[in-house]
Amino acid sequence: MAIPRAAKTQRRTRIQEEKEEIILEAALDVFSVSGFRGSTIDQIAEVAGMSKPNLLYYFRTKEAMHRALIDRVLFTWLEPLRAFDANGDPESEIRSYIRRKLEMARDFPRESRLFANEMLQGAPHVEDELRGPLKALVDEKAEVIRVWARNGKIAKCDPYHLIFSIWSTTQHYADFDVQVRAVLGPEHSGEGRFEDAARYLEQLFVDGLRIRGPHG
Amino acid sequence: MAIPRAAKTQRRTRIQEEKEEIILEAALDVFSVSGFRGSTIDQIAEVAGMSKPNLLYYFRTKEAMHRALIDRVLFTWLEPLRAFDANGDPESEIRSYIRRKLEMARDFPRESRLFANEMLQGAPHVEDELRGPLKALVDEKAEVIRVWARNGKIAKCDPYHLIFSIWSTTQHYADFDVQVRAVLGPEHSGEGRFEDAARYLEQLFVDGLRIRGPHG
DNA sequence: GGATAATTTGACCGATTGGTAAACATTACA
DNA sequence: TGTAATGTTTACCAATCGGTCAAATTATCC
Repeated sequence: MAIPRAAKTQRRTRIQEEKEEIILEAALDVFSVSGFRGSTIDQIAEVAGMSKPNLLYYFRTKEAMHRALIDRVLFTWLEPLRAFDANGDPESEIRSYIRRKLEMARDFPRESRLFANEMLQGAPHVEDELRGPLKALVDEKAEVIRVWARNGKIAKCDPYHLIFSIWSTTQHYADFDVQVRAVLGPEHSGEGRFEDAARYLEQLFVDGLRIRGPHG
Repeated sequence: MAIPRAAKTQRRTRIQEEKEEIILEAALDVFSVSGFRGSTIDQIAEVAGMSKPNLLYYFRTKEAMHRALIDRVLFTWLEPLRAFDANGDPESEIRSYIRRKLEMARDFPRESRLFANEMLQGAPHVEDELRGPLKALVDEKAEVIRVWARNGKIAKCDPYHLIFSIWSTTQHYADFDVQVRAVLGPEHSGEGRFEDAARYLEQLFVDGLRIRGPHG
């Protein structure tokens, strides 16, 4: 007898792998723009190029699709912070963290917007992950920064708000892309704006955190 | 013969003023969380405490409601930037701009989220305003900052990205409030977090933009 | 090639969507 | 107070929503 839902099979078929990939790709397109409530299965089905019942064969509900997407995105989204090295040089660690986050905003803007949409709606689907794994990771890295400040390697500052400010400034170029382009005008809306942003942000954070000399 | 829609009347009734206010207040509640597509007239009607056809008597369509709301919010949202004074002291101007923006994130988070939602969706309803009045205002203030930098009053920096970074860091506390609370934990989720943020951000921007002494 | 499992589709369901029509109630004003 | 304009509600509409079902099609494996 046939098992009606692919999700329940033991071994994943080649077709399953492929189709689920296509679906999640389409779902990312749609969810990242309209959020969960504002997106429809029909929209996703159209982008994915398959029928709605066919989508629902792979993901039983709209929620399941969103869930799978969020889980995947959340993991890769934290990669740059995980790579933040306690043993590295503070200045270059912060510098390369900013670079990595900015690269992600440039290369994966949909993922950033999906996450932003979820936050705006009060994180109804991921609050547990925020309070659990996310908080744990941030706590760990915040402690690293605190030690750097205590040892005089960087200026004293609230490590949590430092992390928030790096998040917000970098993700801004993905989430508020339309606004950035509108303000910069068409002549500065090429990919070069990410380089400009990188230069500015590195200056801001590095100078802002540098220990001040007697003339500072 | 009766004019069927209040919007077409010449003089605004007392009832019109009151009801439209109530509706926009309710619409702000709903739109700021779910975005345009994700919000329903029924939701807004329920929050407003009136029937759906009654809502539609004051605003003919969901779009009209959203439009009215966006127009109002966009104007007040730019107040702090308008107040940015070219003749003031650079350091204290930037400092108070950050404070004002942070106060707005604290006191009007729904307005911030409404705006963020619109940006995430690609600004389908306000792209003209972004390219027009918003860009004009930013251009003007960016020129002020550029002159300050040229005259050696602050460090050289890209004025547009400076403005972007102030926007993003301050609005973060409204738009990503859930995340901020989750990471800081319940013990630091009181209103004090805005004071902490203000202290941190002022340090970051003022030190980051201060002209460096020979030991900097 | 045939049996069996996996995949796809069209037809359909009840609930909800944005919005309307017209009857009804209330207000403002002479 | 009467009446015309304004405001409110009930009932309703077609379209779309998330999701189901059974039949049809395709892939897999002996």
